[in-house]
Amino acid sequence: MIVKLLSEVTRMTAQPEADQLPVAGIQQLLAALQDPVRLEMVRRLVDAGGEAQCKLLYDGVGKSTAAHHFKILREAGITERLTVDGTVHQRLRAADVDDVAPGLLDAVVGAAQRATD
Amino acid sequence: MIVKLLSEVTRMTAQPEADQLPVAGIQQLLAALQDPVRLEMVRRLVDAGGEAQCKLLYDGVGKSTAAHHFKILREAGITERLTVDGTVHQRLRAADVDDVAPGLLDAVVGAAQRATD
DNA sequence: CGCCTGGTTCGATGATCGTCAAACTTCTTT
DNA sequence: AAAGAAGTTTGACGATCATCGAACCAGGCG
Repeated sequence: MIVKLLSEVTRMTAQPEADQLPVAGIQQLLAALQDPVRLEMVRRLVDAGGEAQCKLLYDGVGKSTAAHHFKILREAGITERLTVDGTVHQRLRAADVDDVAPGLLDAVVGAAQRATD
Repeated sequence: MIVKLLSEVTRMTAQPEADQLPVAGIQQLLAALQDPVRLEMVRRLVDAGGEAQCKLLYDGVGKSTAAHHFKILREAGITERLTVDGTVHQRLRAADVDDVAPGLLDAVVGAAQRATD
């Protein structure tokens, strides 16, 4: 539900961004969300309203490892990199993912959120 | 939607089965569904109405590999092994999974189904 | 300018995972 | 009883993956 609302908001405010790579298939989406570190990143992104500074999205791993995970999330089409105020941010492409796998982000993040409470 | 209805049916007809291992966390569920062979197994299980003979659930891999994947699905709590007419069957624990991760199976299988059409 | 913060890229390493063949069990069938 | 079909287990091999440190590339600020 949270993600669904997020999808609407981001659909409204999304910059064109023109040519960004398409969201990957369900296979690759699941592979991307399967990792604990990456799932936490996505969970925090939802918590933050769909967009956040990289630094705030991880804990317990080095920044080179974090950059590696960001890349995988981006290549799966789950997030995109954008620059706000000169600092790099990650944005959750909730609406795009929902087009390929309706309800997936909601189910996954919801379960993760409940497991974190 | 298909899975949701399936959950209801299986909830009705499920044998007690008493002490079966609990469904794993979202992490392990995603890890189990991430593999192409296993996702296809689950997809075919849904197609078959929630229960099928092992043999009908895979193609292109040896039966030892298939047995390995069945084990992983079982350990994640996604399926259970039951014997019908003397032959081993795999049953999708749709309702149990839906308790831990509501909507997950629907989203994943739905996307997989659409990608297979 | 020089320094620090925030991210990325590039090997390298260690662990995990998917795959197979072979041996074994059980049930069915002839 | 013998033969076959269906699944599982084990051990081994190759590939993929997560992690790290180090070097590198921006901006922002002293």
